[in-house]
Amino acid sequence: MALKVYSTLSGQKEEFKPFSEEQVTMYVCGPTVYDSSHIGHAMSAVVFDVIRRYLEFQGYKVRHAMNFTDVDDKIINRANKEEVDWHTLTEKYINEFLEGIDALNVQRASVYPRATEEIGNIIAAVAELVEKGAAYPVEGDVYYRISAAQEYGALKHQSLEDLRAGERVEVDSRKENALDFALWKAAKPGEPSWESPWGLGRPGWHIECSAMALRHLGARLDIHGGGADLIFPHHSNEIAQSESLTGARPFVKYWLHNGLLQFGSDKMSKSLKNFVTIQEILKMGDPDNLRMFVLNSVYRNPLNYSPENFEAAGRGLQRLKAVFDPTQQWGDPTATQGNPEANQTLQQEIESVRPDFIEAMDDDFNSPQAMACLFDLVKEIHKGRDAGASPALLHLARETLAELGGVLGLRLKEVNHATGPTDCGPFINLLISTRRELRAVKQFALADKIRQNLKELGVTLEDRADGTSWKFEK
RNA sequence: GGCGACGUAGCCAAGUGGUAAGGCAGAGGUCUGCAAAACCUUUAUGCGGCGGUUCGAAUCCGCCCGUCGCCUCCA
Repeated sequence: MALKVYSTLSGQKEEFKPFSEEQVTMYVCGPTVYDSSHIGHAMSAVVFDVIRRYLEFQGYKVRHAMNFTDVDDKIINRANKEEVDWHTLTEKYINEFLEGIDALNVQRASVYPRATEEIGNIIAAVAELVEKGAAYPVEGDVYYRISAAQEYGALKHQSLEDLRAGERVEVDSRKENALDFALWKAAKPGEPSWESPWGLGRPGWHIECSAMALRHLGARLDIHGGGADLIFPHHSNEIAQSESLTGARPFVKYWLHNGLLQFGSDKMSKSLKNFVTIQEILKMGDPDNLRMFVLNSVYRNPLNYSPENFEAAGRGLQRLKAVFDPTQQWGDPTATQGNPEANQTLQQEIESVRPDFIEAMDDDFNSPQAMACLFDLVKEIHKGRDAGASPALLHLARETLAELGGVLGLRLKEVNHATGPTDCGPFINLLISTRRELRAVKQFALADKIRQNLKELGVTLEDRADGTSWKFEK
């Protein structure tokens, strides 16, 4: 049993063996902060959060860096359009993004470097590439010389000839090769810029990641992640420039790419304006709903967002969380008395669920398979309760569920109050006790009316043998 | 046009050679005053189509159809 991960570079699942057994380094490309981040960005953050959590569960220490691209054309344009300072704009969207992923229970990265805070390193990197002959300056711009790269198309599994074949972009005639890309861009009047050996300018998009990864994680990374749309050109360029810079190959041991979130017939994208923001999805209810939605399919495949699919995932989440409904009685967790058969069945499930879960996750983080393990456990917990399994065993089973769910970042024990106010409990309890008295004297019409009216207010009552529970429900 | 993926039930979605996980929705039942929840039973002789390889294919090969991504800023 060993963890296998699918690397885009090799195109197959490989046994996971980090450079160091002590610490895994993981660099994940973050957003360009010119607008609110959408749930596609959140999906990527959740995917790599699950990967990180699983590595930590397996005993690795993970050093995790996620960058913010905080200077580029779109940021400049947006700032001009809104007549705000570009720095104010990026600060706003960085904070919004961090608030969003906090709410989604994404663990904070070890470090969040920003392009504009790494200018010195970036200039040094570009200068070194020029010195080594892997880059050339042209009128204040600096381009990477693609001919200096080894196996340039390897990540995309495409030859240089094929890459050139479909070239539809207008080629800058000053470039030696159409595929050469900008490391440094000369500033136009009014743009944010920094002094450099080539005059005032700013970094190109790709070099920032190489410089930041090198500084914060070292010359070689275990894992480099991002959305599948970054494979080319961004990550291909990163490989080229990083390897030219450090001479260390491969730059990255495992390239992990998440499939893109589809919305309708296209990928969700800021430029296509067909997106749902993280903040919008958080308003829809339980923040773990999005995580559940993401976990429901393998991370490498595209995921199609629709309100219906999203809600279906939410109902599955409710099923898991119902096991931790605080209004239900599970008995004294130290009581070991119970029906022997029920105990044996539940005991077996508790013993088998963990290895099954690990086997699923070891197979390139197969979260749907892992979720199936959790649902099986839920089923056995309910069965065990109905069949009279001991409270101690039920407690152990529930703790196992919470723990394994936690490995995936699900907060199963947390009661979600997002859909209702938190201070109306005493009033609802008063209505419940009144209703109990009505039911005792068989005034069912009135009792049902109370239940129905509460339901319309978003409060669901459930009558059980041991009393009535309530919860917020949309 | 080139390259890379994908197409599994009403919906979402695992499964890469040995006879179709799981979730949502639906149906019947148990429980309940009723409802909900939970539990039980049930819902693909078939995995886009047509051929081929094999004792055996959703899984391998070929062709076709359809969808998506990348080739341009993108998680």
